[in-house]
Amino acid sequence: MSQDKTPPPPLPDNAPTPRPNFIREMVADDVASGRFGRSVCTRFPPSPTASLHIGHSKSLVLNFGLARDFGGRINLRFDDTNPFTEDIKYVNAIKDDIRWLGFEWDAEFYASDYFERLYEIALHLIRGGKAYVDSQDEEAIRAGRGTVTTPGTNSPDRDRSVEENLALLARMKAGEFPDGAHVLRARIDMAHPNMIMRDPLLLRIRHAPHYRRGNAWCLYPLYDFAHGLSDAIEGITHSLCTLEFKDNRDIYEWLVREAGFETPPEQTEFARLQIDYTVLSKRKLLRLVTEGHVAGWDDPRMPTIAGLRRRGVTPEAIKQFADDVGVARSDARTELAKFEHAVRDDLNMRVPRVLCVVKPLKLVVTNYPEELVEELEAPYYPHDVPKEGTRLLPFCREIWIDRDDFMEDPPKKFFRLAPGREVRLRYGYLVTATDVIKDASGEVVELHCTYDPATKGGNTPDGRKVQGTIHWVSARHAIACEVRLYDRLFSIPDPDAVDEGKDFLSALNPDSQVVVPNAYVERSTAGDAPGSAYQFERTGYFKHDVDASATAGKPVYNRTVSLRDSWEKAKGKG
RNA sequence: UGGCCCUUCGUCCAAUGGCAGGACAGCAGACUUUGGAUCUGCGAAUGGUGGUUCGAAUCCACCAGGGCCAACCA
Repeated sequence: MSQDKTPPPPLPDNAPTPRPNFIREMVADDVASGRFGRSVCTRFPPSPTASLHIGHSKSLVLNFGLARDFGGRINLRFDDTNPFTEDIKYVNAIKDDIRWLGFEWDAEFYASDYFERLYEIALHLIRGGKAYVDSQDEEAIRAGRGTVTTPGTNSPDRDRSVEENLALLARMKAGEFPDGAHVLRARIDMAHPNMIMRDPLLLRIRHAPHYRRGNAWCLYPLYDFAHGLSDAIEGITHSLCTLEFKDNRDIYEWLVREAGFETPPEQTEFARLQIDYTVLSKRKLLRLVTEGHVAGWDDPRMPTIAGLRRRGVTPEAIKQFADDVGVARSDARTELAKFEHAVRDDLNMRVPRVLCVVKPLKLVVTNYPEELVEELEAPYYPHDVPKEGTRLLPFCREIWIDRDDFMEDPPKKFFRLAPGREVRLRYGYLVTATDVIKDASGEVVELHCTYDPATKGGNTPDGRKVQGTIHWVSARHAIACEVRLYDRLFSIPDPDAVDEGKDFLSALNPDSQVVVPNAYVERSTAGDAPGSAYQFERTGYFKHDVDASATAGKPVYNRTVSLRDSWEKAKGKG
């Protein structure tokens, strides 16, 4: 036992201390005991069949964090084993997403580069009587597998001679058979209590163009055959995957042992990330895209890395969230609030404040000179954010305020504008509502106020307290813009928990995207670059959409996340 | 008539046989030119029953609840 002799390497000075978890502890133990006789090597093994989502960021943070903190390496390996579903566009998108998150892999590999090696291993298994070619059709193979409570039955081809198996496999590889004519199976136990071990399929024939192999190769490994052996070939020490692969660990270990690897990698499972009001499964996300329920993989409502990026979520927020959630073995579902907290917490310190009126109501300052325009200086950051910078806000007789900031008949605790009430216009003046103008249907269309000239900048020289401060923009100077208000994609916490006969799509939230085509943002944002991020004061965090098909050339701002709103909460209580 | 895994505040994660702790959420207050942020305080949990032990969230047994496995998907 050499437990005490080699302490784990110290963490880099400026790295935040990652939360402890059982995997980190295990790796530390393995490093201390020198178990693998080599440095830590992890891997991130996406299959290029879909874009990455925030669930992957949990795995990314874990795997990259381990490699970094224990002085090891990490491979990016595309587990590309199925020409029917894979696409080079996903390879590129996945690499972009990982880089955007701020991770750099040490080496890039493709399972499809191991096909020849896997073929050699298949030969080795056949020679040892550990694999055979099965010529049953798909249905027969399935029927022969039995069920969870009844053992399977042996294939009639199970006892083919080594020679016959070898010859058949060679012809399979040579392309002599159509898809599905034969498969290679491991020869284990058709009555095994773990169904995965009932002679699992290893290779199948697929005559389809592959984005890396072209048409030259037609023998494609299944996940179980490719994954563990790819790990072993690359010298991975710790192979981390999600809980649903627990049963696959038996075949993982069986194959790596039969193939003769000296210090095989160890598979360890942890619970996948689940978040309320969304789905995090490739297949479901793919359906949302292909069936047009969202605009694409980067739709800002999607929990994909691309969607979150466009929504305005930063890599730092995503990584902080992944760390906050922790790593454990219990199947868990995280509240959306935890994610939103990470997003706000990051953006709060990062982005400038700006004023934007989302639901405009005209306010006329009746005692303000018709032609006068004053330029009022306003800081970009509040006192508690250590950043500098100011801009000028033009103030004039006509301004826009938010409809929600006026109530004709307000409840007691409503601190905003109402007939006869005084509020502060942020960085502007104190104004008092005098008249409410309505149209024929009784809707409020305009508000008349008077202002107090002594309160320029929002100051109260007489020291009087004003409960409410509202945002506003000059009607003569503001920039018309489109604002897109995003909300949870699904209306129930677990979109899979729907009635019999329905699927998760029936739980889609019809109001997940509300487009407001006629908002007004302050002049200072004129010409800002797509990608610019702000806090629209009192409203939320927004990001100038990068590739919007803007309505009438207006800039489009995506709401990343709303501000916490204690007024909304107070209202609900009556 | 199976196998495997899981179960600690509302939620997520710690506590590695020795004072059940943190984060988010919640509540109350302070502060505030964002009903934001910040600060202070409060409430809040070991699924059940037995057993082992001086001592059990932790070990054992049984029960209950939840999850995964019967794709030529990953």
